[in-house]
Amino acid sequence: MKTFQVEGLQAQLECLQRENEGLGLMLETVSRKYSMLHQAYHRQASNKRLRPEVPAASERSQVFVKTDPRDQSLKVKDGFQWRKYGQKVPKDNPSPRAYFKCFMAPGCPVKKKGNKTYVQVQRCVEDKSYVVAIYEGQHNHDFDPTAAGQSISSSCGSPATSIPFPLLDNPFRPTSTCIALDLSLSGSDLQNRRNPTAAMHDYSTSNDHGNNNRRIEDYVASLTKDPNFTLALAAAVARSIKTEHPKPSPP
DNA sequence: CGTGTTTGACCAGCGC
DNA sequence: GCGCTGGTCAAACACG
Repeated sequence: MKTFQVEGLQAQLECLQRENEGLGLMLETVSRKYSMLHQAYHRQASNKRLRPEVPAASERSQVFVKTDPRDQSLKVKDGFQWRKYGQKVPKDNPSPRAYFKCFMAPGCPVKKKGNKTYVQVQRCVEDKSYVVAIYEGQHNHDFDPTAAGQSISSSCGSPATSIPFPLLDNPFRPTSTCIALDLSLSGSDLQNRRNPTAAMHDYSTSNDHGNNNRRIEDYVASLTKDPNFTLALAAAVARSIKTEHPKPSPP
């Protein structure tokens, strides 16, 4: 029984380590791109002043979503309903770029330029298993958590994993369309809405070892069943790496 | 038959 | 002004 539990935990750990490696790679790519963009921005800024009528960068947000590389649909299941209205093959990326409009609410998919709400999806050049979704505009309605939950699943045992991942320190600062993550939000039921760290502390400080096996089993089971845990873990890892490598503050 | 997707054409912005 | 590129439109098509 205990052996089975240990093996299960080891499998969980390996799974998380693999995810951590992937996230590290992703963050490295993002950091590299950020540095390039930052340098380019400084070069531009030193040459000429930015036009004040440039659209507000805060209206854009970028999200990395891990998918099955075999899945070519480029669909982003984030709780909103998107309708594809176009596809292009950009010059800098052989993978097609798809354009989706939100049609969840009648007034949301405003076609008027400058006030549109759409998502642009394209496979990452460095890692084809990731798609990059660029959200533009703001929704005037709530999102559907059940639709998001269908695709956002645990990385273990799922053929296609979706991890909406807001780019940290993105010069195009994420907007309200970005999915906010926090470890404190982990947990699918009332009990698990506690801070997981506190729950772990409860376990480690408890003297009732007869019930501990059961408790940790329940806890692990609840975590693996909870899609928010994977999301929160990704954010926590990103935050951790970010803390270790603080970026230069943008101008 | 209704709805969603595909895809070629068109348009606008930008750099030269 | 011209050409290139990205974004959008809309007719054709596919599918349930």
